[in-house]
Amino acid sequence: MPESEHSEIRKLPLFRDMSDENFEILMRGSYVQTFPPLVEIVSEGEPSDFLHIVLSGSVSLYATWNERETSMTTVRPVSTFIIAASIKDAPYLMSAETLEKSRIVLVPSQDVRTVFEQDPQFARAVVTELAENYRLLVKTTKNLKLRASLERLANYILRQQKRAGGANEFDLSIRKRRLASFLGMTPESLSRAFKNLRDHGVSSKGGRVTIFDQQALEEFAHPNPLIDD
Amino acid sequence: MPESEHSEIRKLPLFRDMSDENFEILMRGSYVQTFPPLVEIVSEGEPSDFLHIVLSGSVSLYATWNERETSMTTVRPVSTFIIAASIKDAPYLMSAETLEKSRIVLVPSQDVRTVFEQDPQFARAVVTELAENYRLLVKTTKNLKLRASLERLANYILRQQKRAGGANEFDLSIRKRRLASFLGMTPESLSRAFKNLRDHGVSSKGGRVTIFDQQALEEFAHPNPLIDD
DNA sequence: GCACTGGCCTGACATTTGTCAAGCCCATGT
DNA sequence: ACATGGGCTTGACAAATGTCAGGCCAGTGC
Repeated sequence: MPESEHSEIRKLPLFRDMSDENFEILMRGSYVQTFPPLVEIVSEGEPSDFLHIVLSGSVSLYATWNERETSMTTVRPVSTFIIAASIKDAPYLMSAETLEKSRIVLVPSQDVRTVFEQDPQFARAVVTELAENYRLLVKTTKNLKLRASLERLANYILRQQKRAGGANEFDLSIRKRRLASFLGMTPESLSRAFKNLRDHGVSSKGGRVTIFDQQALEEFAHPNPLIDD
Repeated sequence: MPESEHSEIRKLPLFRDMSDENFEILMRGSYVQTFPPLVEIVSEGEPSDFLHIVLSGSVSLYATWNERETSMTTVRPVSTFIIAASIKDAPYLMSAETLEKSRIVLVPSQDVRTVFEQDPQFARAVVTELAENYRLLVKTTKNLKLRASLERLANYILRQQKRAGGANEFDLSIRKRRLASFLGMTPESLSRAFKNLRDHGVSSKGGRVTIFDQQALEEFAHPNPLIDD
């Protein structure tokens, strides 16, 4: 692995505080791989052989059941995914596929568990990472259960606006088909939802969203830090 | 705190492996409290002052938004809840109320964080607990997004059957109103869902469920270890 | 026994969401 | 410019789910 990536990974909260020695142990068995778009790199149900780190590109985590499929989240650089399965040595609960050309580090789960047992700093960092992921998922679940689909879209747009820097015009960063799945609806319903949001201050054309009445949108969406932050 | 409870808590996976000294630090500031039924003991949004341990009774974790409320999970003895918020020193994302008379240990979050910093064994136990909770929540989310309400009920019944020892007749352990909320539907819809399950081998009267055609139910429910175990 | 209560069920209806088929739009390659 | 294909949109319809009002039933207290 090139030295530049080495040091980039070292800066991640997960690895920042651990000893050089243990970091070396983790990196020794790791390798970087570049995947083309739309490649499945992890399949749910398989043993969790690697902890993954997304260096560039983006990865979709999704799950399937009974011929159905749903998008759970999108992982962007620089962060890790499926750390819970690695630590517990349990099967993956989600599959992962690249959305675009992506560079991904694979760290053997066995090494993660070994170092986790030996390095208290690393163990603490893992806890922080897990606790954050857990809380994110609680928020996602609240979003799903407490809000109707139109409200979920409205709040998604507000979150996306923040991520994009706060301007009142910005791009959706994912394809609508995937957004629909992420929000728990069909593409057709999403299309109609966008139409309905015109009554609440939002217009859209293609992947471009314009908030022409911020106040109306916020009044409708009722964003809440315990769900949306 | 009585010695008997002390040693009961000590046996929990979370505290089993830590040093006596650090366990004492945790217990020193803790106290046991008995709550009557239907008392709110934690409110979402508040700072997380305590890690909670349910010794007896049961506690419902739920969340609210915009006048709506949804049941997230039920905590039964002996286990902890809201550990992620305690560790991160972040506000509670869920509220908690007793379902019945319950004995609950309150461990100051500050002590949890202090000991967490000092005791690698404890830190590891926290990771295991968090990873397990995280994976449970992933399963819950998959259940919600991939299954229709009738399918969720069917699988809930199969899980409950397992919990009850596998007999083909058993009690629902919670009131139907709460079950409906937990499954993400209205009480009326739940009532109709039970009716519809008669076509798939399940009958019910009051809180008592009878599976009269196990095979039919399983064929309809398609239980899956990556969601239901 | 009897009234009362809360939890649950039922029916009628409204709303939301999904399904299927067709069409549009835009980017791409020839 | 033209044909092609994918992604998105639209319309018509069906199915699922929620809402509201009323009724039933078992447990409780008088």
